[in-house]
Amino acid sequence: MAETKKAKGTLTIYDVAKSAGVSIASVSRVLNGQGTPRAETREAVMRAVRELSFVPDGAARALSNGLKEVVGVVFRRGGEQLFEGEDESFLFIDVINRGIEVGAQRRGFDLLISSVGFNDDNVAARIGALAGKADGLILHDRMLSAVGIARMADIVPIVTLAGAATPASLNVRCDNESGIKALVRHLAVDHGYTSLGYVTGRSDSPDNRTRARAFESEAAATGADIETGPMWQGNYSAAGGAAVVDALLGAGKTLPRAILCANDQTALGVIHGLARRGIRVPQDVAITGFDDVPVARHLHPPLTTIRQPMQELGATAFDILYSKISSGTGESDVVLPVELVIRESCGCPRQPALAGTSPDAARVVA
Amino acid sequence: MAETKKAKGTLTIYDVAKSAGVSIASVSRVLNGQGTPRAETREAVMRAVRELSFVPDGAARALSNGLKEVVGVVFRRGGEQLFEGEDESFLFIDVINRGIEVGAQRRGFDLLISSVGFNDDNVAARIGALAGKADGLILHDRMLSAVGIARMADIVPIVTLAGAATPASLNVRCDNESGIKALVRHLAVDHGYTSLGYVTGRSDSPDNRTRARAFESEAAATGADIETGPMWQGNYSAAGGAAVVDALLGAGKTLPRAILCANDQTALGVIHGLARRGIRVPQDVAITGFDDVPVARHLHPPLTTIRQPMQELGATAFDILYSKISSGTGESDVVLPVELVIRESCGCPRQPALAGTSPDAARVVA
DNA sequence: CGCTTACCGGTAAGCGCTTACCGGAGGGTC
DNA sequence: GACCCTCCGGTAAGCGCTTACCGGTAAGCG
Repeated sequence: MAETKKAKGTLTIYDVAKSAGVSIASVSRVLNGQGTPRAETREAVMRAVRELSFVPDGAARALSNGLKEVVGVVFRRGGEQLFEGEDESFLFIDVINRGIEVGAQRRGFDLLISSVGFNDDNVAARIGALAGKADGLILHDRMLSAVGIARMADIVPIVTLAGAATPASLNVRCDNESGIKALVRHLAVDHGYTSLGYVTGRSDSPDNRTRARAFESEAAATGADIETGPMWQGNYSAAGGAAVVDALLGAGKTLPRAILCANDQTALGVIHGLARRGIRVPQDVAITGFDDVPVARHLHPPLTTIRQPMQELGATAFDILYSKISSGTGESDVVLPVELVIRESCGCPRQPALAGTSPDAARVVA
Repeated sequence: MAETKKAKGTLTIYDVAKSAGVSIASVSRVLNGQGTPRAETREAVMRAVRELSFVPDGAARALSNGLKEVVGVVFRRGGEQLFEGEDESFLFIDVINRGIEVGAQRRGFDLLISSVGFNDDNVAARIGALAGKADGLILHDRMLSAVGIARMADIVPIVTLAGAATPASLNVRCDNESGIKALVRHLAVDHGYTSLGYVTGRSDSPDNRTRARAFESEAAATGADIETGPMWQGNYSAAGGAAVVDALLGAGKTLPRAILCANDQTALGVIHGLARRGIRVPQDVAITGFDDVPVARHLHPPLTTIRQPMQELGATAFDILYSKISSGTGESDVVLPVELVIRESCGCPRQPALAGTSPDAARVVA
């Protein structure tokens, strides 16, 4: 711990009051727009504030009125070094955070950010420390177990992203079911593919479980053959996607006509894996992703995927957290709509004129 | 402002003290490892803390010991919407922030993040608000004017990134001169190119000015012809780079044999612009970048550039800020070394075996 | 056995702010 | 002219924590 005690010349509200010739109460009132000070008083205070470059201490304000105006955000990072290919997930999280920030700024809140390494052990302690510095916490996917969330939730309000609401915490997620259904329908009905596979994401991710379940039920509903099993286990990374292809082909399996991937990165890996074997996408096997990360449109072929409104996801997470903080209420499980973004990896021709106003793809609200 | 006054059951150190049957002073001492409490006392406190899930209030701690353990970080963002192509600068900033975070975590600090839109007007006010909530501020490139920095600096310690140290603020930057010199030398001496151009970055960026100056002096020193002038004005973006090419060619100018670009994004734009005209890189014109963003190695041709240690830049910024905060001293202008990363856009053959241990490029500390 | 010394731990002050409460001054009313 | 009301603004309490200071107890020593 630093042994700072007191920067010599810390400027306080008393200094401003003295300089303006009023009491500290007046200074505070002017600064916060409370009460109805005389114009003369207001002027004097403002002048003093300006001359002294006074900025009220956030800690003291927070202590006094029980509101820090800070929201903690926690997410995982890969490690000290960036791996190639992780850049994308990076972006994914950052875009969501940007959304949180947009929401936060509307209320004068700032984001207190803490990332946790994949092999950090003291995660709960770190989150606890953050909780002490914030009015509420937004946790990205898979940060804490259900009991961890419950424990944390009686310290500060908690919103999870892409998780599941608990009695104690709120959650915001995208409509995975609709997304997967739209993909399955597009592949099985519009394209008429009769065999489908699904490369999963991390098994501990609620999003992934939901998507897998939706895949199975919807594929069954369309009468398509579906391929599943442990060989189809990916992990949200490009490497995982490529590994699944290698395993499948190595075991001599026949690939289904179309493969849905748990996210865009996985799809990227699968496409690469197939390309290495000379298998053409979409002529031999159609591929789809999920998320619509920025590079999805630049893949070869451009990726058909489901667009998640990432920025809105973040903003919404802040909004429900804020209402929980300020009024104690809040929708506990918000589901945001997704859209089907049709490009070429599903077998559609370049820029079909379906519903598209967008130059680079047709978009269909799923 | 939210009308929260007091979450009903706020747990305080008094509750813990009562539950443990000791005084609040003992609780505080145990929690902070001060003094030498009896084992029995310690146990009782720890048990109570655990049972109650007590987390001390950060605001109260901050107020009491004059240290918030929070560092504010401010940077610019593009707008609500992501433009394509901005993804990279995004990453650039985020990688630096990650570095700051790594440094911060070592000291128990967290990052309070606030981004500012390009057309936000109340920038100083926003930064001031942040200042009140933090022990110090790290400002990315071009956030505040010199006087703005001076004013802010007597509220909290300030570290700027890629700026210039002032009497009141510290700065961390990369060794732009060496980087540019290494590039010029490589192009003019190793390759023997006799005419060079430099596409500039934003004119208000200190980094850019330094690079431009270094380019001119070093190019002159090698005896190469240099092309300059207002037509060579870029703005750090890919679009800017492409525009420079268009302007030059549109005016019927002959391009120099090699073109240095202010950053990788600009180089990306220049390469695209040239490709559109059928001009080959590096056979007709050699191109180099600056920064070594992750995609640089994936361009066609892979980009020869200068690698900035971005993560280290962030960590260093935190370190000097921390020492300023805790001891009032600190190196005021830290310059980090850069390395020349040779790929193919300069005309070198694929993966030359110069000094390279890296599989994808030769790296030379500049 | 009485005194000194060391060691713990409790009491209370104070960090900088917000705001409830109250008192003084000025204007309106009968 | 006395009274009442209104409007401002000052005084002081209190937010939850850290820590200086001090008093009590037990151990050490002659």
